[in-house]
Amino acid sequence: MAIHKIEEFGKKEQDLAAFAKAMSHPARIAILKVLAQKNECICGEIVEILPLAQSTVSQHLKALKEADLIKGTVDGPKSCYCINWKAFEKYNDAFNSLFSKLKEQQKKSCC
Amino acid sequence: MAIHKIEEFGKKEQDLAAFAKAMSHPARIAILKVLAQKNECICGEIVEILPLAQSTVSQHLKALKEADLIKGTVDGPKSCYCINWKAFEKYNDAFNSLFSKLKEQQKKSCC
DNA sequence: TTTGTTTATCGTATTTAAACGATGAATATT
DNA sequence: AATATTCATCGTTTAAATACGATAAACAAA
Repeated sequence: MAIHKIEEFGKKEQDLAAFAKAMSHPARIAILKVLAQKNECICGEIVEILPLAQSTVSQHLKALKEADLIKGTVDGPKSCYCINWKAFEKYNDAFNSLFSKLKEQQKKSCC
Repeated sequence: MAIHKIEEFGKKEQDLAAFAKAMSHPARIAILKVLAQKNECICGEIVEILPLAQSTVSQHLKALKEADLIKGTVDGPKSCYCINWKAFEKYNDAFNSLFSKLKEQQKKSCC
């Protein structure tokens, strides 16, 4: 039995859903806020701020990186992260364009 | 061991994350598109369009309803759904305001 | 060279999500 | 009254997400 049917939807829906999924945990939103505030940041600093273990923060960073929302560079034994503004802006635009597209088709609410 | 620590983050992060989570599956995005296009719609029509079983679509509708993104009214044996534009707009605004707040703090990218 | 820091990854446990079929409740239809 | 339609919910299965501790790799520092 094929449990997940994500691949049966359009690429636009898939991409937007993937972006939304990356934003779907408060820890990851908090990480983005820290990165924006500090401009760039190593993992350890984030661990000090968030109420999570180091390995958990590292996992969230990985998720954000795989979603292309942040970039990471190694700096000796440390890892420096920062927001990938280009990609972030792209996704935010796509999100807004979905919203305005939906509203275009709105005539009146039924209930 | 407390597995989920969502409650340890701020309410804004939690609300935004909940909204993002509702948008984090292509089926739910597709449902919103259908609802916007048809303005209002019964469950059965959505089932005909999506490549999912009736019970699965019903689950997704429930998730969207719990996230306050859609409203549902019973119409005999049928269930009529439509987008909750007010709430949707509110969340979209919150999302944009997070984005612009993040960008405000951006000085230059590190990598 | 030995020791300490930093962090990604592995292993594990638990929870949540995703999908389906089956069923029952509510309402139409005949 | 009997039958059909519609859909939410239940039960179940499988997969993914969340969290942690432990560990190993990479590098710095002593």
